[in-house]
Amino acid sequence: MARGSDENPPVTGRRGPAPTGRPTMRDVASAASVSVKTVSRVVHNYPFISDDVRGRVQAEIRRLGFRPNGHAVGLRRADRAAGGIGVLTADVADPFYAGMLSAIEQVSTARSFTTLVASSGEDPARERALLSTFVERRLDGLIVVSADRAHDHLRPDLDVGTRIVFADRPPRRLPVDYVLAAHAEGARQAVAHLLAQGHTSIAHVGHSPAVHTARERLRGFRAALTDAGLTPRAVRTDATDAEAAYRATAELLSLDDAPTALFTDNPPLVAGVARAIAESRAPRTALVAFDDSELARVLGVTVVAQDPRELGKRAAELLFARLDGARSRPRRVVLPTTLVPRGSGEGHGVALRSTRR
Amino acid sequence: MARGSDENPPVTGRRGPAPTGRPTMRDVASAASVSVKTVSRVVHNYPFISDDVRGRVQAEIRRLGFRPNGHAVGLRRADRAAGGIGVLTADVADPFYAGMLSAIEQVSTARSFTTLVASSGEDPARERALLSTFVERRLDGLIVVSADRAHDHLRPDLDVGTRIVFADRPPRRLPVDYVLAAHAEGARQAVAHLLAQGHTSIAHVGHSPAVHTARERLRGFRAALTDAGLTPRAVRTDATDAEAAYRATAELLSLDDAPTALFTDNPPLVAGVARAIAESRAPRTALVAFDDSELARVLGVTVVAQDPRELGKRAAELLFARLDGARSRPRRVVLPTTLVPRGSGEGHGVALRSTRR
DNA sequence: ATGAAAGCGCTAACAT
DNA sequence: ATGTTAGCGCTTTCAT
Repeated sequence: MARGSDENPPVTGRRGPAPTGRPTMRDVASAASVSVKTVSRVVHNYPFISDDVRGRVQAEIRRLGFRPNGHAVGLRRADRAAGGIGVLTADVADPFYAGMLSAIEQVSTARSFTTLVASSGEDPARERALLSTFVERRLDGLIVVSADRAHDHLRPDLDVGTRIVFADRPPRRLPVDYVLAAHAEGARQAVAHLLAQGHTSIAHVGHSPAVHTARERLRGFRAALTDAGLTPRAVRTDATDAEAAYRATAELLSLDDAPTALFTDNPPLVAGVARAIAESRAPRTALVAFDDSELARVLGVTVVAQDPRELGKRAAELLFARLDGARSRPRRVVLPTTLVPRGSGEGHGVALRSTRR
Repeated sequence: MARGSDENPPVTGRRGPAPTGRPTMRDVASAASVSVKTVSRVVHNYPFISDDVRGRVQAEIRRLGFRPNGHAVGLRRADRAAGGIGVLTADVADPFYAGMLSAIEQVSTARSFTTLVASSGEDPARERALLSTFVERRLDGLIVVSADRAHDHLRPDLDVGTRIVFADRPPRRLPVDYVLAAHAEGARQAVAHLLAQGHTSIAHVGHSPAVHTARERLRGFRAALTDAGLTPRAVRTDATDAEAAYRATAELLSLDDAPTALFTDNPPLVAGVARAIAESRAPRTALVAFDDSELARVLGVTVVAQDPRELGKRAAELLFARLDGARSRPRRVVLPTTLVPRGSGEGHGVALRSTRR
């Protein structure tokens, strides 16, 4: 029963090399003079294999550079094949989503799942197309930061077993788990902080309320003022970027009854608002911003912070709990925000030279 | 030849529902009373199909929520199936790599390829494991920011057709395309800028030269000084983080013959170095840093900048050129760096309040 | 314009 | 301890 190493034809499979040029299990099997199944067993560390056979097979695997074909595995093992999850955000380059993604990837990799990413750029059509490719790739689960207003199109996929978790923004008409920060409550926190400093004239410089998060923050802002018996007057929702925020703030501060405090709802706006304050006749105007950023840290801007990594971690955990078989009805996780006083909200102004932009 | 919609059993395939619970092409075929191949043709917009058949098939596809199985497609189509590329970086949360990733994803999505990501955390073993899963998933190409010192293990995969491009750091003993910034040249640029301001005592506060980029930057720093007839004396390579950089800088600046200018090689270090300068007896000590950052912009730190998006874009373009069949020998692309004067390198100091950390 | 059969590379269900 | 037989869901010949 001696098995000479020249008992078999060199390396090539039967009809020339495989289409991909890659050796298959069959190539390994015939090179090692065993059956395909045995190779499969060696690959999967099945214990009851003779050392002789295992050795020969492993040698051939190495020599031929064999790598299991994930497609074949995924096709055959409908159960819990080589797992993968997809993450869809607005923009992976945004530090907030980058942090979230990093935390997700960490959880995912720890479970030996691969992580796919895609950015919608806030375009609903693009989002749907990208989610389609995720589904076609038969990913086990999806984490979605949606720019869409309806999610019914995901219903069929959900019904047949694709696990889906929403993050940062809630699903619409889709019974899935989701996790988001307490945006409205965070805004209240910010206003409460300013009220406690004695401010009664507080303005809002923010994004258009088309986005869920901006809407919620504005809602919290208004509610906090109303609850305090004040009337929310100065509200700007046209600050789409730092430059617009600069103009809006400059206008607010040049009014006769200029506000003594500002609340702004987005990191990119902070640069503009801070500059406008520094250049105004009231450089000590108080400022509290939503979401932390490098800029806010450096400028000493008081913020209401959410934790992007925590958001990602919790979303991933919800997802994997479902993949592990959790059957409860959809869960809603709301993460608390943290007020971080740095000076700008306590009347110390911002640490910005007014001459430099 | 009337085809009643009740001519076939409801929906289920032959032996109960498919393992995944997902409808297959066969389910659609039998529901629409056509062959599997016809469904395939409809899915792929094959033109010569009667409107009647196309309509029936599309209706069933929608009704059943059919989605092609990417694994089956990938298995059968060895050519260029639903394409995908993998990106391995040290850390997707790092703004530099996040920007690079975003640019890659943009190119990739434009070509209808999906993008997988993974972070090695600078751990070579982890990097190899992650690259293995990429290969097993039969991705068409890989973009790698490697933390490894040898890449021979990728040789077999390269030989059988996996396209690989290195970014930010060069490959070792692997004939692949790569793109990186002119780190050494960039450091020379920084030193030249300081020399031009009349400085002759320039120190370096940097990372350990274990990483390629840090080593190159240090090399450029030394070469620039030597070429100018100066002797590089004050070189600290123990600044692993902002705190260490703070201490190193503070020590340098308290020397009797303290340097009048500093070059630092990493964004995270800037905060520490800037603070040490601001708190020193020479708050106008000149500073030039490598790599741009939000912090540098705000503090007015002069930097030698590379463009992470350009890095990603070029890497992706090199990769797709190979996927399109380019056969030239390995290309090396070196991206120029840009000196951005902001004041700290021109004797205006940094815009940091020494009282705030 | 449509269909039947074969098979991609692997694993699951039985063998022995 | 090892091998045989099917077949995952699709695309690819080759028919008609």
